[in-house]
Amino acid sequence: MLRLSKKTDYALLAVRHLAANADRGAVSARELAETYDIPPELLAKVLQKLVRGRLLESQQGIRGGYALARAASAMSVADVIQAVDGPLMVTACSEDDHSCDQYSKCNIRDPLWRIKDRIIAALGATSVAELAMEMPAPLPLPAGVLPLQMVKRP
Amino acid sequence: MLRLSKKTDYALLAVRHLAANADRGAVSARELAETYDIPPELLAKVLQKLVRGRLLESQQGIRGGYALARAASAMSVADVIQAVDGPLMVTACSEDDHSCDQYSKCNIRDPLWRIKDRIIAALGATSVAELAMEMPAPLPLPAGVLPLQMVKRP
DNA sequence: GAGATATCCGACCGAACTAGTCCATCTTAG
DNA sequence: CTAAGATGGACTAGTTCGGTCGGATATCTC
Repeated sequence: MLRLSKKTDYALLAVRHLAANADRGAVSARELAETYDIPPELLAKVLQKLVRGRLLESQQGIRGGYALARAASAMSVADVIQAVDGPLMVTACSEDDHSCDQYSKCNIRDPLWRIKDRIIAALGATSVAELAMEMPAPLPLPAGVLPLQMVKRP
Repeated sequence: MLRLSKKTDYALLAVRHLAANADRGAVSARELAETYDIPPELLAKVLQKLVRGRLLESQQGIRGGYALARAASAMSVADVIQAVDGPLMVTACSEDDHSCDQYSKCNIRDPLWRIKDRIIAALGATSVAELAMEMPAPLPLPAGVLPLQMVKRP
């Protein structure tokens, strides 16, 4: 029923968070996972895919973490989905992949491909920056308060 | 990755076929299954869902079969998908269903719901009649030739 | 240099869903 | 009555998805 995968949900939450907190530098996977109640290892996998998709940049080491690889306004929801879940397709077949038992007899391909293009357009029209604009930043961080990563944990 | 289910594919093929052959009266599930190489029992289930969704009308008994319940132009691709796969949703949550671990902390709901509306609009804008127009009918049936269901099989 | 804190990467597991099958029943034309 | 058709439920095999585990590597702090 056309549902987005959970990994995509997590990816969008994370990317939105990074966009809203771009000024704070790298954000660790652990902080993201705790903020949104996501299994840390699973989120880590998603973030790695986003790195491989050139949407995020990672920094290893003790103060490492993730940050957007480019401006949030130049990153669409479609980009995030494709980085996590692979190329988004509505039908089993595509221009180059004809692996479908009904391919030769199928006569609904073309209209469905047109629909797919419209869906991709809808997903491409919304940028991550728009997601981040939607609500106030979840951690307003009043002036003078150290960012989370500087605070000693018990 | 936003893929349509196979059942939906079959439903669209069937509905398109019925629209293109509306003048021939009821078409049996077997004929549809053979025409498009679909497992008959599976197609039967899909057709039943379409009947329950008031998109098709069925006639039982020998010489029975399926026909569109209303004009093909008044039946959208979205209607077919929803009848087969249930209400189409992009996110796990909706206006009434908040069953999602991240619901309280989620801040990407609203933009995603807007995207969902645009997808539904894209699916709703294409009618079954347009699908049927796309190509010549798969069985042109030259004048004088009896329809398939009248032909004796060996 | 040592240790702590990160990312990175591959293998693995269980649950859920999907596609497909089988079978038994009911309905109707001939 | 019988054959052809729809209807409906239970069942299975395969795949995907969400989640977990263990270890390797990089880098900062002390």
